[in-house]
Amino acid sequence: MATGRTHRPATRSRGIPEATVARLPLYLRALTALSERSVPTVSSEELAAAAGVNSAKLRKDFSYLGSYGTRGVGYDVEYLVYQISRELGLTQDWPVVIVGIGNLGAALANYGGFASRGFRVAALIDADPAMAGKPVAGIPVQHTDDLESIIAENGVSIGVIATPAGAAQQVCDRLVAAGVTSILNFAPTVLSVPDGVDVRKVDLSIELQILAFHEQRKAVEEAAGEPGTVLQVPKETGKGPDGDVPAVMPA
Amino acid sequence: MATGRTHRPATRSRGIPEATVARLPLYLRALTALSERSVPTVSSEELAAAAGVNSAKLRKDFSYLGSYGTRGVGYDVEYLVYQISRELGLTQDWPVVIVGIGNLGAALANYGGFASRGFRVAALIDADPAMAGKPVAGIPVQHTDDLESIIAENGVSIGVIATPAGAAQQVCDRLVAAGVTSILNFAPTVLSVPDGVDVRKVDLSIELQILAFHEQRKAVEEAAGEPGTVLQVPKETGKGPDGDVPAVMPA
DNA sequence: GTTTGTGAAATGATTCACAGCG
DNA sequence: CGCTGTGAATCATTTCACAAAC
Repeated sequence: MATGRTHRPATRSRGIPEATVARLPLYLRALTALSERSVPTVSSEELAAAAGVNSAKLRKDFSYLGSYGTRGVGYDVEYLVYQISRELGLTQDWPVVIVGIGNLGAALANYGGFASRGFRVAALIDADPAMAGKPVAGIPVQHTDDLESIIAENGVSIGVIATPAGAAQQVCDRLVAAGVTSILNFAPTVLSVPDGVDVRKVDLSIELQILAFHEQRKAVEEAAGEPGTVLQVPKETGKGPDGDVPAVMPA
Repeated sequence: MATGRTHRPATRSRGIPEATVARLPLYLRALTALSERSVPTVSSEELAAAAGVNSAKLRKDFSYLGSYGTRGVGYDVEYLVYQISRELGLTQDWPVVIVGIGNLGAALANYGGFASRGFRVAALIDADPAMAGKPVAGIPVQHTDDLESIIAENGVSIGVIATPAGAAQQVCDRLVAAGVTSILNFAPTVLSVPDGVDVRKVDLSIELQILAFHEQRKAVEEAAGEPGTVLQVPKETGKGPDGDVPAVMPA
């Protein structure tokens, strides 16, 4: 496996906590909805409910951005929309490339949410020569051979990887070498990148596994009657060779 | 907006921290790869590198599961694969339904990672009558009208929502009423669910916005020379009506 | 000698609760 | 009065560092 760091430990970014940054898009979405309904102001309580967080957290989050509210009144919707957009860097145009135009890549290319907030699909790239030239979501697919020039010509700094796992690291390396410094990875692999490059990953299978964990726990709790009860789940606490361990076992 | 809680505050689940649960699938993936290469044992250092975390974190994580390692040696790969699988509930079969068979839903249906780990796509559901009967990924699409009976007949407890945002809450309500207790939501909306139902969300646009934030910050740092320097970013600290605020402004 | 498992320390995030402003 | 903004308290997570186990 390649060396190099992965998932830089969070840019300490002028002091806005990473957890807050991750919620700003949520607030922005709720605010945009209010804005479309021409709601002029909103209280932390209302906005928090719309964003699915509690109001103390929301106010603390906003306090990192500055004092944008009015005591006794709330927040001006339009003004907050602008401030958060600017904080997130959405007041500028971000050309992105999507690499790997299979089912998922095509879905991403067609996803409206991209275009809506400063993101522009600048190019679609695939390794299959048969795909070259074929339009997906109105954009002609280009071949991987031209990856470097496509990045350079479009001034792309954000890349989306939707290739099979086996190709992801190689694609990642080429993207980074070509100047991409932020990567959204849909391939189920850990990507190694040099310092200064941000990677975020979206892994469907991981999300399902986390749900399965909680689902299983619910089933166990239910079977035991009282939810919250600390009960004896079948689980070896040592490496004892007996018990309910099946075929697969240690030496 | 509907009342009700969203994103239950983390099932305190027999004491395994939520952050640890979220990493177990990562370890499992790395271990599976080792297993396929017939590697018998692995040290915390090696496994951590493969999973993209540091070894102290990995050891602490494993300590919540029990003592599955051997000092001076490391962990038995096969044994750990089994223990983590069981902890995550992957030793049982989880039938899932996918609702909303557009581009994304189809991509999910075709996604191999589902089947590989205990998850089985039990049904595809869409509101478009024209889709009904058409096979996607070899599975015939069924109409939303039959949602409740499909859930019941297949014993489904995990649902995936890939509908447009406008339909998501309604679909969610029906899934929950029909007995689904875990939901993976791809629609860009906050879902309201009763207590006891888990929701995880995947939002492409949010991920991109987080990347844009860091990307912007890099650009600013670079322009200022020294990375890490606390420099003056254009940013009002008060609500002063002058400055670089454009058209959109507070009253 | 090597590598785990884990208390203790450090860091980070959330929640409380209320002073202060409009 | 109502609602924001924020210190202080609480809770969670990560990291350190080392004794114990092999």
